[in-house]
Amino acid sequence: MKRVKVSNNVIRRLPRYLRKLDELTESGVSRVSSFELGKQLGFTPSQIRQDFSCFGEFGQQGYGYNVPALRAEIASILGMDRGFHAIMIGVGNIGRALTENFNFGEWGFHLSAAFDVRPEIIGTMFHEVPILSMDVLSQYLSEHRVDVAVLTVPKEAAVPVTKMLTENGVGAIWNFTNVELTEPNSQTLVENVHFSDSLLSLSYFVAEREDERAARAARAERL
Amino acid sequence: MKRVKVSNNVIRRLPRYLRKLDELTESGVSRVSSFELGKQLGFTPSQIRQDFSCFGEFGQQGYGYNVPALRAEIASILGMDRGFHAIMIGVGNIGRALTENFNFGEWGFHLSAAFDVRPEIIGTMFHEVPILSMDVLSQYLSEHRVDVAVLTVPKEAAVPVTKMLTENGVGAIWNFTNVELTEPNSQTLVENVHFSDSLLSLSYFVAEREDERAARAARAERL
DNA sequence: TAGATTGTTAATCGATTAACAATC
DNA sequence: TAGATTGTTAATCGATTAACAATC
Repeated sequence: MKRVKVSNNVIRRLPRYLRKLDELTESGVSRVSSFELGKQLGFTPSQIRQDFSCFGEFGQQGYGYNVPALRAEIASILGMDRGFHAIMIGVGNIGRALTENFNFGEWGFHLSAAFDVRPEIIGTMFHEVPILSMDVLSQYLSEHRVDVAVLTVPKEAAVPVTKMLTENGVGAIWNFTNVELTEPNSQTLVENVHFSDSLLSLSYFVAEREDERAARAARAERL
Repeated sequence: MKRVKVSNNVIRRLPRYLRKLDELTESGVSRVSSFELGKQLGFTPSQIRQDFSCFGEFGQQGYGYNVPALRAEIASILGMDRGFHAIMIGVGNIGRALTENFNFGEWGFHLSAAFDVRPEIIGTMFHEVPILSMDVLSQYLSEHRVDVAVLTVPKEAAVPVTKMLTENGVGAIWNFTNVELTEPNSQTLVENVHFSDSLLSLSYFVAEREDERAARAARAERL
């Protein structure tokens, strides 16, 4: 697989391609052109062909793309076939919701263990995931492969826990706390799920539309 | 406030400015230059000044920006002072986690009610939010202002519930289901929180780094 | 073969960065 | 006043779109 430097925008579109291809597979569609795919995703055919061409030649002239084959290519590009291992830090509401509802396996991940500080849940299993004490975390990290740590701890714990994780060799954090962990110098990969950023963007668009409607109404009034 | 067409990239940066300004306020910093703000956020000073200039003139030559004043401007641009009302559809794990942990009020929203189909929770309160039956949703919508619906229903319910919401005048959806709701023709604003997209992006970068390390190791081997 | 559609090169468009006059 | 830093215009850079030869 080519590994030229691929722009962030392209990478963020890959999961959307994957999802659409799964949808097509479900509907029994086995062949798709960049034109049709573009129509369904709101992208131009050009963009789609450019995106794919970063990674190889997956189509066939005059035919288009084979849906399952393309799906497999993208899954592989995303690393879904590498058997990445994840652990979860913090088994509060968000942690439990993720464990119950988010199918890590579907996306190529194995959630091997969860860690918490509350004695009453330490040693129990939650949806086939053992809950261990934070005290044994560094030992666990020295004995097991951990590719990603899912950070679902309370706000206050975010920074110290991150420090501890990076010091013990964890190279990637999926951050659900509303704390900015990304440090300019750090080698650690951080992917943020900032609920508030998402809601505030939506809020902006709602406000914008409200203003537009008010302006239209004011214009109509003047007539 | 100016309302020229502002690019999506700018809008997505606004919440990050807000968060950083809150952080500065907490640290007692009351004045900041585009240079310093840029250093802390990893943006260029130029970009920051360009971004703000979409909405007005918030700084002062030779001085910089007043932190609380700038914070207030951005909050207002994002619509945080409009008292938007939200309702939640689906009080499962994700819904409960959001209600318990996400402070809607902090971001200018009021979560007025939640809706579910399970009789055992209908009529109860959850963290000061009344849980009502889905049967009374359309009536509720006709009687109350609802700016945003938080969609935390099971996958299967996502599309029919969305249809019902839009038909009853809900103009914006904060979508936590892993279903693509955005329809090209629709007027409805949809903001997606796609956990899987986020994890898969991270997965890509982890895989990329793994490959780079392997390549380095292979080169070292050959020497 | 003719029609369709790719992969890729070139053209366009938009976003980021640099530069600088204005001014606090 | 001198130094600092803005807001904005111009230059650069990168991403998207268009075009088209290659070819299934």
